[in-house]
Amino acid sequence: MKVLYNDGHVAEIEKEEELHVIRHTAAHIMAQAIRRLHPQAKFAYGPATERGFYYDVDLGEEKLTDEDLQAIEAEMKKICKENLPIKTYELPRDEAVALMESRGEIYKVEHIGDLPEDARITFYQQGDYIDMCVGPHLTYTKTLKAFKITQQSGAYWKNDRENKMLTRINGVAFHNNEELAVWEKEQAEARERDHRKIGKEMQLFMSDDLVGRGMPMFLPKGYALWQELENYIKAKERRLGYQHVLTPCVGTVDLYKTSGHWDHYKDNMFPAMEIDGEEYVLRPMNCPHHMRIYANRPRSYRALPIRIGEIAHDFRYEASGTLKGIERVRHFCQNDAHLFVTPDQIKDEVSAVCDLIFDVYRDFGITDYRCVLSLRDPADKKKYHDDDEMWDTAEAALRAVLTELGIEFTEEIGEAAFYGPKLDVNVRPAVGAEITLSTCQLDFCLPAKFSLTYTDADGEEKCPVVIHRAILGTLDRFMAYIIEETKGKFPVWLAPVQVKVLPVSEKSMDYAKEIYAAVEDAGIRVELDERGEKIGYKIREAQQVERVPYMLVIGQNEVEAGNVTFRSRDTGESTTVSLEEFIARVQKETKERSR
RNA sequence: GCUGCUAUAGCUCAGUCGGUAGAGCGCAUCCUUGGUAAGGAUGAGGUCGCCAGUUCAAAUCUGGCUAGCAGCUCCA
Repeated sequence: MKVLYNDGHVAEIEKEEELHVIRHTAAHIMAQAIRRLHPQAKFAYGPATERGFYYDVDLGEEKLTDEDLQAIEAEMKKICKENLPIKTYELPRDEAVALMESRGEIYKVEHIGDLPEDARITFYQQGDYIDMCVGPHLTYTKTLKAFKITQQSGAYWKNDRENKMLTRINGVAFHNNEELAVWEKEQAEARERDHRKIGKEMQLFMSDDLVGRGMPMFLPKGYALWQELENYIKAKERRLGYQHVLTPCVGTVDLYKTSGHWDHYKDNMFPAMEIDGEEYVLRPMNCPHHMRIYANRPRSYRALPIRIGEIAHDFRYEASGTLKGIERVRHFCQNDAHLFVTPDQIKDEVSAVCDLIFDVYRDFGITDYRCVLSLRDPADKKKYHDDDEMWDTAEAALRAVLTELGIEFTEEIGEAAFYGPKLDVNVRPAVGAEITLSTCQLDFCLPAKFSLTYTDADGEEKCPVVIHRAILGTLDRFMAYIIEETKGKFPVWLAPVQVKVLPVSEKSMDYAKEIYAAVEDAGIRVELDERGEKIGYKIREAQQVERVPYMLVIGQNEVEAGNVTFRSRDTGESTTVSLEEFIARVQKETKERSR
């Protein structure tokens, strides 16, 4: 595919770069279409994205309807058909500003002002549409063949919420219509595995206006899964020397003033309540409580590391627009722990946390994740605890461990917690933006604020380092993720209902009840379908809707032989075995993964 | 919180020009006792998210609120 570079030469482009150019040109063509239909439009940024493109536009007072978007898409098709040649040229800064000003492009003029003195300022033009851009672009508009406008939304100019909100119009673009069709199919599939949809279908959780926004409630089946996750991670942690505690969901405001959280996050906490002249908040995190547990008695270097873990309920006043199913909520349960260590234990303990994270991911078959080393923005002294030496030490220590472990990671500036750098492990949900699943944070800051000490071998009182970590992150979010990963077809050990007994007819009901009781006694989560429906009907519901791993089909054959026939959700195959054999099988599968 | 969109039966949705509601699934009852992905019949079920306004008349138009969806900002 030939593309036009901003120095005017035309050349073949690498195959993997093609889509980016197609999408970038699609953004220009969309801008041209918008300009034709909405002449007052002023354009801001219009880049290619991972899947498509968008353009941020200032339409003044005008609001776009779905019909407007369709009209824009139709106009884009027209522009493609017109097959306008795309031209490029460079202008000196003053002429560039004059050109953009003459066209009312105030955002482009501001953009020029942001460019370094020596920057080349180049333009691309098709027909009467001119855009300031570094390119490269397609050479003719007809080269754009497959695209679709997907949605509009708001977006702040320069991503800063102090700035004006513009209209962002999003689209997708591909080489051809076949690729577009594949994308549409993928979108449909993603919506099918959205945890909010499956959660409703499988009766895992619900929300209720009267209880409150962002406060999902786990139904019996969802809670069965929740408890398995809790037991699973606590057992793993116990074997690694963690001690679990239980602390209250409230704390005094002074507690959070001591930690520094109050200054940074008070607007994101539920407001303080006064009791007997003292102010309390619903706690947004657990570090301060665990710090106070550490401070409960004198500690010796011999006792370190001390690993305090908790499945802890937290409350955060998350902005209403960010709430999403059980993935982002206002009440959640963290799989939290704080490791109090000496400086020379940092490496081993961070390593152990990383090992635990990836061990858990292996157990759940999570392979598609991205590790980020989140660092401070050294210029931002307001957000980050002001102690460059501390930061340099902490960042270097964390980076060194990750490098030594051979973990692939990218570094992101300005993503650290206010008290220290962190390793975040991010995943992509079915729908929406990347989320953080696990985190491991190195903190030289809070222990000092709480005046924590231990007596070292030399008799000196020293300040421990704290590692904050969450493996499942929050149980809520982790559950959302595995719902989407498994499409609700949980492995046996996690399945809310592991076995469903399906009598073929009333005649085999008594035997089915016996089987049900025996399976129940074996500690297996089992249900009995007593309805007078046909076996095919019961199977469909158990397998498709309830996603039960094993269905026990019990009819005259089984009654007479005194055995059971199980049907597997995943293979659809039926196998006849003795009841004991079946129970042993389910128990074995349960044990294999939940240890 | 911001921008836009949406809200009708337990669920998924239809409802034209303003004239007080429909389907499928589910549920209940009955028939069927049926061997591996939806058997049949009958019936119940709705203050059309909430509160105002316009109108002779509002599911429908307008405003406010609440909640949901997409994106933005944020995310200890």
